[in-house]
Amino acid sequence: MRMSRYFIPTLKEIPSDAQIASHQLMLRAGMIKQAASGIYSWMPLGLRVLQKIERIVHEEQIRAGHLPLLMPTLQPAGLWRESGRYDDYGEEMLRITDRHNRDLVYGPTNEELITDIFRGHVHSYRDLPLTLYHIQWKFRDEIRPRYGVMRGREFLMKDGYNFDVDKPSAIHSYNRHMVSYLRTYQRMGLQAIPMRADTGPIGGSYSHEFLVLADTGESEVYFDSAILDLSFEGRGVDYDSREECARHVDEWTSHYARTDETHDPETFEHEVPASQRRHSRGIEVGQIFYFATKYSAPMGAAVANAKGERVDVHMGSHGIGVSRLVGAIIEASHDDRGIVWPPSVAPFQAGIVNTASGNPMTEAACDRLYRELATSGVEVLYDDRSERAGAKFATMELIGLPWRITVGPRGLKSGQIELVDRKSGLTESFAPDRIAGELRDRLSASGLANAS
RNA sequence: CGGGGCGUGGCGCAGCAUGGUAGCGCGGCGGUUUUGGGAACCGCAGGUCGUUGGUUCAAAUCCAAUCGCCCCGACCA
Repeated sequence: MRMSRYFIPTLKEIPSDAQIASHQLMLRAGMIKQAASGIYSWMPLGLRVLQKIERIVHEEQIRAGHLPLLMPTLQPAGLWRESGRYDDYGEEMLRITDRHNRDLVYGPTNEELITDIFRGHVHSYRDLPLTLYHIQWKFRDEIRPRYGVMRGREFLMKDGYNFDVDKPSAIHSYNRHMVSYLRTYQRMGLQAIPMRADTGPIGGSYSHEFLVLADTGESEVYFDSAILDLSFEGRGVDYDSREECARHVDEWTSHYARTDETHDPETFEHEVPASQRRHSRGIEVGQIFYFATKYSAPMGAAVANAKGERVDVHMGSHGIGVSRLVGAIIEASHDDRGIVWPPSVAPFQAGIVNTASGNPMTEAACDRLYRELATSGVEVLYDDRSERAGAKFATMELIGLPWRITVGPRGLKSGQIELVDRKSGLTESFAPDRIAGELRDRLSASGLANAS
């Protein structure tokens, strides 16, 4: 992409409405524009990141054997009356009336709709286990939206629902989700810690939240620092193996880690040595629930078991805040110059900066490099504007692309083009005919195989 | 919903006390000179001062209502 043909309305000054780094940076980098309180337009650059995250979530869900579908944003109120939540959910649920005076709700979540789909088509234990999920916009009329996309009213969420014949298989679904979530966050360069959590209005018997540690997080968290040493890097998983999934879950839940909702100071002090006790803040980027027959019983979602008896299915639900993750990743990865994208979610992998616009030699070198990278599948943003070098550097650093290729007349004369690592600031020089290859090597080293 | 703050060009702000020509910086457009860390100069464009009503010869400024946005709190992916 040539920047002169793209649309990145950056801001030099910090918009006065933004309080936290991620919100400020998303506005300054031209990723989002507020339309109303808690409601945002996603500009081209922001959308690219959102879609990268979405794709990783899809890939990991599908890997775990879960099936994507797409349910509507508007839902009939009748289903919510049936489950009893039409009144229970409260003011947070946006209620709409259509021209025929029918009551609709803009879905804040989808337990009712998915249960309705299930009960209409699944009648036997032979069809189980089944996990359906989708990534769809939600609306929750929050009392006080804030922090940009971190607490919007409209937000993109992956929500999934598992249906199992009995509790042990529902627990396996729960474990499978925990593992798939750990893998998902790992791929985005995030450390998200599963913490025992309250079940809230979704209800149920148990639940974990996934938290990214950050000073600007809205949750207070208490945990054993030993959990910080765990990593899913490079682990393969057999999702069909109950034992293996349970083993991973045990490993990740054996250390004390709770939000303030479930925190118990006595247990904390009893279980965790003083030197390992941590108290900080965190951003909730996902949550998983097992709620047994809470929805299936009142809504009549039952199957025949192996003995021919009709039993209510055991369900769970699971959510990942896709749009919130954009903010959470920035909170976890930025510096005083701007965003530092983990390569897997960066809007472009690399940027090309011509430091001398109008110079035929550097322009020719940039054009050649741009074409070479683009045709070999590297997502590259070429800053071909006639700005001065300093302005281009500042823009590149603000929008946070992992690699910057700097082409200047001085270097070119001595046969050198620079490759700069956004995160470390490390600069290396290579011959013009080697630079694309060097970049591709680095991209594949960070697991981005589309570069080859 | 309770408490606080703010609405003036795309962004950041001044002007309002004491009514009388709407201003500054950034950004944008054109030109000249520049060109490795958000360039300098010259010129230009862009604002019903959130909205409605009132007071007044005259309202960005005073009064009232209303809408919107932000912050603190209770709630939440």
